[in-house]
Amino acid sequence: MKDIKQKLIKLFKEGYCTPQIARIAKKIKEPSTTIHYNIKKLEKEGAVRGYNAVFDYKEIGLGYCTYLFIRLNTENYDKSEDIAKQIAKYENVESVDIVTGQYEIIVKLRCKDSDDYYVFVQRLLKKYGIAKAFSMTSLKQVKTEFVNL
Amino acid sequence: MKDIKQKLIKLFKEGYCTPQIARIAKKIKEPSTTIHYNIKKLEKEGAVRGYNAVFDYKEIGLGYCTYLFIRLNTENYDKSEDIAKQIAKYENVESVDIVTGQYEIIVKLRCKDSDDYYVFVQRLLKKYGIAKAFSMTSLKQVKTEFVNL
DNA sequence: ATATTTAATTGAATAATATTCGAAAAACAA
DNA sequence: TTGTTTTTCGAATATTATTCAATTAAATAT
Repeated sequence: MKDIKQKLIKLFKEGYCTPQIARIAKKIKEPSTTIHYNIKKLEKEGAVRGYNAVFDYKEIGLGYCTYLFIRLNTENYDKSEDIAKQIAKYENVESVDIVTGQYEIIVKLRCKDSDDYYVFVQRLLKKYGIAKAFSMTSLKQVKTEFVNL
Repeated sequence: MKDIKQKLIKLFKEGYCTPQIARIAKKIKEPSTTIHYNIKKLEKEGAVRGYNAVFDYKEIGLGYCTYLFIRLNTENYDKSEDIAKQIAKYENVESVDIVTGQYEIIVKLRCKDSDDYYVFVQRLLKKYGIAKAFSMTSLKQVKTEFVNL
């Protein structure tokens, strides 16, 4: 047993997927070369950032999903973008947004369980100047990444 | 001009992408048939729900991104899952979660602009028994769908 | 309006890739 | 051990992506 599963999951998050040109061509009844041309154009324009897999996260040991809301200390307020980028680097972070309202940053996190989550958040709070944080835990994921579950 | 772009964007949200078996095989130095076998297994298990494109949403006219927090009326409280599923059906809804805390549902929305957003939210509030809702608008998307922007 | 340039479409040929099949090896259970 | 199921993987085939060159369409300039 080579346990290729974990390697695949990792690569699928990085990309390693590609459009199905022939299938699209059949679907919208256009020559595949035309589809090819248009897709390459979208990629060059930057409209398409990549292609990746959508998981059932429970099945890959990341069933604990939380939204974390962060308010920075006043002295770090101007560094929100830097801090957001730092947080974005962690692989269990699905998304990071700088937002309007009582909190500066919304982080969507995917962890194995609450222990895993707790360790991660404690580390974040210490590392960056975070005045206040609270979280909402997903009890049921109804839709993710435009895919209905 | 056939304006294939919009059709591609629509199809890419539904899937119409596929893993790059040969590229993965080279990357982790295993035979492509072994990779093929393992991917099909992941799909059968349901761990992989599909493959799709990740966009730079500004580039495809969906630059206005908001998180919408919904509290239901007490008489609709037991219907939260039904309502969440209804909301999930709209194509500009990226994700829907039923969560812990002061609000029952978190919706991540992608709209063209604030007008577009306003029309959508007003419709939602009327249609479902929503006691209270508030939103946070993304000023800057730092990471989405595990992709750094 | 017409010439000029640029962008988009497409078929044919080729290159690359996915898939099927069957056999062998490994893991697992009784 | 023995039989059963799962996983690996090479060879052959089927399918798909990509390149190229030519045509057409669209945009732009004169």
